[in-house]
Amino acid sequence: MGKATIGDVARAAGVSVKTVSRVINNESGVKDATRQRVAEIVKQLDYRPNLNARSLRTRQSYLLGVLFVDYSGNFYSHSILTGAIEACDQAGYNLLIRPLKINDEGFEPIIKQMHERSKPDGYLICPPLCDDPNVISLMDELDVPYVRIAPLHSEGSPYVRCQEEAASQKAVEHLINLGHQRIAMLSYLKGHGAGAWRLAGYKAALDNYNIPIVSEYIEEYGYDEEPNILDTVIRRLLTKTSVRPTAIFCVNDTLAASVYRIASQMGLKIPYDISIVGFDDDPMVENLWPPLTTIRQPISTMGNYAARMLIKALGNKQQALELPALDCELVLRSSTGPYLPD
Amino acid sequence: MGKATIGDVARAAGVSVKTVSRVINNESGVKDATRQRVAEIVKQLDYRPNLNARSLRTRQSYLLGVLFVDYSGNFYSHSILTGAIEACDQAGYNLLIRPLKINDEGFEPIIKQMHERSKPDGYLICPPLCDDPNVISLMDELDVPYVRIAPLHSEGSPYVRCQEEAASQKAVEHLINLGHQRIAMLSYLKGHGAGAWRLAGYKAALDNYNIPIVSEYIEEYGYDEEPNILDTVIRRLLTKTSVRPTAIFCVNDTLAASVYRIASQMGLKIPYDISIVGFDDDPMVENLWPPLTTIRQPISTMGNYAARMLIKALGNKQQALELPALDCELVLRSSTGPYLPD
DNA sequence: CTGAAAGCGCTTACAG
DNA sequence: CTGAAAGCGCTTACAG
Repeated sequence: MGKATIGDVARAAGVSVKTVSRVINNESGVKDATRQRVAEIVKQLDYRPNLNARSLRTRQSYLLGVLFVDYSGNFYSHSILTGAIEACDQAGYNLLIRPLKINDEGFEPIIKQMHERSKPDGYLICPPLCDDPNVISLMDELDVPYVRIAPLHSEGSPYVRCQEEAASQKAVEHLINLGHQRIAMLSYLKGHGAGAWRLAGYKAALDNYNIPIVSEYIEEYGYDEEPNILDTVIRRLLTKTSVRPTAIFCVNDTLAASVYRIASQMGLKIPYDISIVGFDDDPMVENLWPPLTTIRQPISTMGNYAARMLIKALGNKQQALELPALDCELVLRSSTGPYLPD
Repeated sequence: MGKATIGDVARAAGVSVKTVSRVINNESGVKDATRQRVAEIVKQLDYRPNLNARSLRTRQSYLLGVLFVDYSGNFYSHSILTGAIEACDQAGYNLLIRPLKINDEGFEPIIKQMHERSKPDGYLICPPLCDDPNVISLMDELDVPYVRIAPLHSEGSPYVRCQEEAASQKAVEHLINLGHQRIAMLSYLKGHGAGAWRLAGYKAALDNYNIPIVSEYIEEYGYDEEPNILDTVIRRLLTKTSVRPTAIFCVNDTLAASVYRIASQMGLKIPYDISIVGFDDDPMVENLWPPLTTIRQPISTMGNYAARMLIKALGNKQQALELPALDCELVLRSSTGPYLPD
């Protein structure tokens, strides 16, 4: 079992190995009757092509590399992997993961080493690496195809992206419809697609309802900032008397959790004193009380689609690629409530 | 670059391909002078052996499979991967990950399919799969070596494990030293190594200090239980007047987070009314206030060590394997405080 | 529509 | 200590 070679199949079917090769690779130019007979024998002998022999000859590795930053407990990259693996399974590819630790020499040497050893046929690049100019120029230098996931910049190689802006707008409009007017936006994804789109959605919602955009309600920081600056910022925001925002849209759930923590320290009740919306539906929100209203992205679908795009670009005769709808979903829970005048 | 073959090296060095092969595989029986000359040329031409050709001939895939259950945001498996990848990199192996979704047909068909396609030389099996009799008997049927990570049962194949019991004991003794006597243990890892060892450590600490083990302070459930039974249990525990425990050792941080939530709902202050210890130092504890005292396992070290054990068992001439100390660390933060009489 | 031959880049088995 | 030959299981390039 699993030990038959292409020669065994050829012999059993009474054809040449080349004909068997044509059948298993779905090449044209085989009589239907022959094709069926061979297919029958393949099944009967439980024949599976030896991928190493195939790779040796075709000079393809049938390997896809996935590049992502190794945050601990990163459910985003993890979900990308899950979706990508499914696509790889279907197409006969394997996935080579490469969690990159932040270090002084940069990511390039590690990627290079991986590439020279295993020669993946293409790469999937997760955020924020997909916007790292060093990583991108290395890819181009290596002359290997790649698909970016949720990049800030559209120009360049193919990418996959979902409707984060529309979803953010919807979330903020949900707050507006609850009667809120003083709505703050808390962000620390400056320079990332996520930060930009979510902020744009926030502004679009306010614009749409003719609510003025107040710059002191918008807090935006980069990853490089001190983590505890966030606490200060949140505290400052929640302390503003009379003009205190009555709702906060957080760029992600981690930030929303910080707001929960500080609100609790300050004795503010969610959603009575303040409504909160997050982004991601990170599994850790299960620990938050009251349950967090947030936005869920189709992350594994993006991973799946990105892998399929890549495989298609590699020219392997796959079936047609129908685009899935990459919509985000507003998950209404209990951290948002009607505006209550003081 | 990266395009030289073993033949190119042989020609440049004025030896046969077989001699080059001997050098790159560290085989004995080559004159030192020859070995050095060949090594020089290898470096000069930036020669890297073609892994597919090697695999085709040796019938090894140089692939290690990692089996784990696809919880979303599972930082444990993720850490195992990180450590295992490092070991694989050093030994020239690649890692094939297989996150398994819980489904009706069981995991076997998926593992089987993966195995027949990619033929990993061995497997790393994460908990709780390493204690799943179906998975284990499939491995034996497939006749492929595997290393288990933190299995409940020692008998059988090789495994890696760290000192969870000792760490748990230390954590509970920390509570005892703070003056606590009524210490509860909250577990829902029944049937898993983790649940067993952590409970054993709890009991050992009490025994050690001659504190009677009170069964109504020990709550233990399986994964299959309703998740909200936990809320009921925690609430019941915290409601016991006069005999209410003053400290709770939680089998993991997720459970500790639930205790935080319910304590907050009940108006109990941590650590004044109740001290809490978790287990895992899950990144999500950053969202908990006050900061959680917990136990950190050397997870990625376990992954690294497991991979090295496996590679060694595969008989590839690797350097000797020195056992790292697999100790856990008690991380003292602010959720534990001195016993305060009512 | 089908097949015989060559060859991908290594290692195995053997000879010297 | 070193090497010539065969072969792993496929696909490519070509012929018919």
